[in-house]
Amino acid sequence: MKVQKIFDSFMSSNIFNNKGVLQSNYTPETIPHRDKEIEQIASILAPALRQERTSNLFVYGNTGTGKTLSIHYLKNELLKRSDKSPLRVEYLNCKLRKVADTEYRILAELIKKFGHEVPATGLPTDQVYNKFIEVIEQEKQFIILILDEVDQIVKKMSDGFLYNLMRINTELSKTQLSVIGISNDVTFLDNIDPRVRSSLSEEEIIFPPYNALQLQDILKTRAELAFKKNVVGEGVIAKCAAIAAREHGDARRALDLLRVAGELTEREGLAKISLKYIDQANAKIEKDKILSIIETEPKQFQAVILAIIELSDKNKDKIFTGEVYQAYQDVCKRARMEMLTQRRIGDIISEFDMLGLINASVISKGRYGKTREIKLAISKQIIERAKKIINESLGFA
DNA sequence: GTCAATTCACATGAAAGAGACCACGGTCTAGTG
DNA sequence: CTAGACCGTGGTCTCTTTCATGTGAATTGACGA
Repeated sequence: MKVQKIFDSFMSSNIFNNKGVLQSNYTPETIPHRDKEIEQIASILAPALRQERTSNLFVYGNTGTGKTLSIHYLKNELLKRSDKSPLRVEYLNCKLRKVADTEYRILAELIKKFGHEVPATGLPTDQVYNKFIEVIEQEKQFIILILDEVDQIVKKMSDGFLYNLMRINTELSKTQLSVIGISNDVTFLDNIDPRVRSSLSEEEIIFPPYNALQLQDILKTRAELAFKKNVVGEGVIAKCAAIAAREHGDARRALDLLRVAGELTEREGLAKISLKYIDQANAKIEKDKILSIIETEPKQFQAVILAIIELSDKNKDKIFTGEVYQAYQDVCKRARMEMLTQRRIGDIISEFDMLGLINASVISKGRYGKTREIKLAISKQIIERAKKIINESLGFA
């Protein structure tokens, strides 16, 4: 039976030893090539162990440069040594939708971490503030608050939250609060209130991208744990590293590549990962990402994407906002759904730009106005699949 | 030919509404002694 | 008499609409050589 064969081969993988090592939630024991950064941060945080207030810290670097990993590592090390001192280190990822993407919810989440409950909604925000202060003031303690992806907070709300957070220290009598902000976006600090900026970035640390050699190093150590012996073919690691290095030195990307290449090899029933599977893996990752974005997007967004796809199918590769809106209206009519205003469509288009589904840039056509010039960034092989997904979701025949 | 004013087709911002969710406090109802 | 059901009020959150203002260069038209 085929099924049995599939299960059998799954049970006794001849490729993987421990696939988890290549997954993004895995925490390795050592973090190569980040010694300098970790030491710097450690020396900044060390005063906390002697019950002194630590400086606020701002960490930035591209995705997959080991920021979060390093901070987690330091968090654990700190906590290991702090059984006597009343030190608390709390980590919060501000990007998680529905968990921590508004002022209210972040506070609610923090209060929860300190062992109290607060309703998910319905309370005035300043009351939640007071509750938070009350909770952390219950006993004398040192708190280090790690805010991952702080730039998201500012993007979604204003910098008011950060300002309040910085100011909170002055309202606390017993407790001391320090903040570690982590951000992918280097320019993020430029657009916030100078007062917040100066207090948030009392110390700054930059995580530079990994270069190809460092990536190879990381991959090698992980591959040894993840794969069985003699599975990884000649040059495979070098190639993964090279591809990822091209993409801003993103280690996560490199690990994904290696894992997916392994999965593809396994599915083929082969015992050795060869170079060609890496190219395939690269394509597959890209494809899966795009399709899953399209699939999970709300209907209105799908309609806009469909409009853009149809336009770029039809003729040119340069599309303007107005054209998209017309095509979108057409799609709406066909699908019998309500139409949104052009204002909204403009925003949706720029969201697609951020997601990487399209490339859009604002240009001026002089006398003939100012628009976005839009180009579809989905490769041809996926377009058909994408269309199918959208058509199904919009209820077309 | 040169220069500033004009003009288009949107971008970009701000404010505010709609509808969903929820807490809180007061009132009503039904079950209990 | 009291616990629970049921409202109304007031708050947040997301997605939108409405109204307002901004904008960059092709075009236009006046001007001078």
